[in-house]
Amino acid sequence: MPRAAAPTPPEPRSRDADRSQQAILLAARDEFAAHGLGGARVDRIAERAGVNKRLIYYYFDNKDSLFVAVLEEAYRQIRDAERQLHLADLAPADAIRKLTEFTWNYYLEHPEFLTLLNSENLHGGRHLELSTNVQPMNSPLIQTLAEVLERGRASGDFRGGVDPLQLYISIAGLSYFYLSNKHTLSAIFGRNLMSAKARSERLSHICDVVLGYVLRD
Amino acid sequence: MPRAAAPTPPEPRSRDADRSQQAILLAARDEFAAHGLGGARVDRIAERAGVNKRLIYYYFDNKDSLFVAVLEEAYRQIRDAERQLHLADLAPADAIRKLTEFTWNYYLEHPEFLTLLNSENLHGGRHLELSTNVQPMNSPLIQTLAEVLERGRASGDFRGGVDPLQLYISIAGLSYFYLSNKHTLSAIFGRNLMSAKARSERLSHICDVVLGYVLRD
Amino acid sequence: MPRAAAPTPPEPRSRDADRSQQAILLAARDEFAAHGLGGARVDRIAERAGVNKRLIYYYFDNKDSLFVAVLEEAYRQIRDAERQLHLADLAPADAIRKLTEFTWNYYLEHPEFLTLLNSENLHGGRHLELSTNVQPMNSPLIQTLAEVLERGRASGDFRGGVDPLQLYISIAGLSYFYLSNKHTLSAIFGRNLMSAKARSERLSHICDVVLGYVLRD
Amino acid sequence: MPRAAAPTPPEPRSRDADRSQQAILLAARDEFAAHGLGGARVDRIAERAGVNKRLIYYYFDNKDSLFVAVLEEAYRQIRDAERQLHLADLAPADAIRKLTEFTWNYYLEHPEFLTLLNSENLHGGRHLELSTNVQPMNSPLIQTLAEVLERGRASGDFRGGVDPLQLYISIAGLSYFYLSNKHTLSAIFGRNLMSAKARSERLSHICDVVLGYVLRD
DNA sequence: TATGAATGAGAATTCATTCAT
DNA sequence: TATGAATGAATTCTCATTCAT
Repeated sequence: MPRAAAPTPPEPRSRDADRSQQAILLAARDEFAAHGLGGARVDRIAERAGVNKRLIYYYFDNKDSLFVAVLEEAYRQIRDAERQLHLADLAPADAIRKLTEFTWNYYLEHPEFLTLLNSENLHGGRHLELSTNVQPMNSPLIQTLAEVLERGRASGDFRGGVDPLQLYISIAGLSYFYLSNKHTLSAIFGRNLMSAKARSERLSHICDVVLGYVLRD
Repeated sequence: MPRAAAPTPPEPRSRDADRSQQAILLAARDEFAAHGLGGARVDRIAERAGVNKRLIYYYFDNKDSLFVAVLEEAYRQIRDAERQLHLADLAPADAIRKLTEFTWNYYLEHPEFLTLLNSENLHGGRHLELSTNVQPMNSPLIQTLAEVLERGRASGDFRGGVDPLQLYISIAGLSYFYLSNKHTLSAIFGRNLMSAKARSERLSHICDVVLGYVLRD
Repeated sequence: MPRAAAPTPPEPRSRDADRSQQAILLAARDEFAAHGLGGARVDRIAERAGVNKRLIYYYFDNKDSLFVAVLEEAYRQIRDAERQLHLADLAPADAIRKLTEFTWNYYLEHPEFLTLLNSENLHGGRHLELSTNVQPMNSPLIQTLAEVLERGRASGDFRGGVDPLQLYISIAGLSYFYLSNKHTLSAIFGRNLMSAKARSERLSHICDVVLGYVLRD
Repeated sequence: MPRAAAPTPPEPRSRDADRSQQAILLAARDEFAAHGLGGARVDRIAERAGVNKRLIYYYFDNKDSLFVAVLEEAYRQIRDAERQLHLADLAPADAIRKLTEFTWNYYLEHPEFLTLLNSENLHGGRHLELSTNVQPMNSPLIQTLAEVLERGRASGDFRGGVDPLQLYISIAGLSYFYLSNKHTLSAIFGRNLMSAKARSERLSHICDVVLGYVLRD
């Protein structure tokens, strides 16, 4: 694993070395997103990154390890962004709405994230299983969400008995499915789902569904 | 297209021909589901189907066309099953609940359907675009759902202004994401999401979300 | 060998059978001409001929035998056409000119003949070696040419000591090379050799060369 | 294009790289000559060259590009050899005779050249069309020949109005057809055309034809 | 006379990875 | 830290031919 989660790199490395690794990681993310793990080509990653193919093996051992690194980085980024929402500082309903809108927009702007996850699931999650970095960075979100729900329940705005994990999965799923399956949905229903109007309608619908659920009647 | 939708085959064909094609189609579905379009191996499909590899090309031309045939068959089957629900004969709330439960259970029992769709979306939906068969078989479902929603609204049970397509996508998405991403979700949240208990809780949650949305307060 | 050289077919055959064989032979000739023996596809021959592929094997055993039949037919046709020239009835110089012009025009109008011969030569002539039909039909031409040359020599118009076979090969070669290699010659010399003007100049040049050789100074 | 025409290689490459490429090129030339483009087998080329098959693709991309490289090399070699004749330094008739004899001998000693050209023509010259290298190296020959013809005309030895390209094609064709079609010609005329005596007679005949044409009566 | 189904042996090409420097 | 050369094992697809009726 070339990059540790630790904030300070333990050894001073040449700028070039870092730049090469970053370039590889970015190129790999795009390639994996575009073609899936199996369809990704090491040659193309090297070309996209502008480095010699051999260097990929030097830094990342093999294709699978590179995929692990890409996945970890992807999770790190979305969780970082979620943390920036400061949900704990908002009124419960505002927090839920903000998280819902954020999720939609993040998936919309980071389609590679969806493809990456699909690829990993196609492969049974075996790469994430190898990673010890990934679980610790995801739990805080659920913790925060639990607190928001509890605040909402205490104030009488929210219904009780809501599992924060279930809710998070629902919020994610309502955006994820629409965006991840946009091609098949467009094809089978004969409607352009990605026009500005369609997107805005979808987000509005999702918020209605989510808030319709958590808010007390 | 080896199998027409027409009930009477135009020409009397050797039974073996049909059997071979069916075997190939089934084997291909499983192989595509297990490994995605790119990861699927024609050799393995032949082996699974118990036919000579050459025969696959004889009947289906190439891997992509075979994938199209598999996709079409998959859509045909889920839409057939949905039609068997006879939603038009149920009270609106029952109809929505039944569709929601059906969707969950169908995805649960047909994990290959999810993988197939993910694969197709990874490839930009280009196979479905080629198919003229697929759109006509999907519209009736949305039509039926629209009628159910209208009945519910007329009786005062349902809120108005619900787009049936949005609702269908939400019903699907709430199940799809959980099941399709079960490996990554389990890994990042450290919870077994596929135990009997977890599955039952998820279905219950989904129904709450969906009905919480459509039912009038 | 399905068709004997004999003018009357020994056994009365169904018209359909003959038609199928003829169709196969024609289609095969075009396919072999277009792609060479190795590049020709039995499937395409069947398709071109509008018959079932299996029928080709029924009538012609295998691809090589079919090629032999096509070759024999091709030689039969050019020798037939040459016989129609009635060179023996012409003044020697006229006969030589007529044969030269005929050869050019025949090659021009039957490019498939050239390709067929090239293919056979690529394969070391092994198909013609198997054929007993082909030698007897070629000798008369040389015999006729010998007589023309002798008449010309006797009349004092022609130089003596001309080998009719050498002359025939020269007459053929002057046209053959230009037409058979038209693509490479056009490419390497950057000139369109097949325009009406270019063709007419070539024929004129060839006649000059041939007659410049045989005619006495 | 693995080998540039430039005399100094731009980057110092491992000697093995050059050796591998040369070995592939030679082996490919022989294989293409023996079996034509379509009949040539990449496996056999690798074997003949003593390199891993994959290396062929590493250096030459695909079979067609390899064929282009072989063709270019073949033209380069014959044109190089022709330049060594120094026709400009000879008396016109000697120059014509020398070129004629050279052409015969070159074709005799390089039968692969004939087969290569036949293959390229079978494929409509599409490989040469892609090559920008080939036309410039062929024009000088025609230029030289034009000068010889003009010198001959000026001295009164040669007839006027001779197109150097036509003459070159005739010189080539008189040898080419005999040698390229030796198998069919032997078969249909029942004569061994490749005995020492036959070869010598042919060359003598060709010289008579060519000189009989250019020399003034 | 005719045909749809089926096949074994190969064909070009691809790909992740390692070697050697 | 970086790179060009090299490879073994696959992978999709092709093709002449035969089977069975």
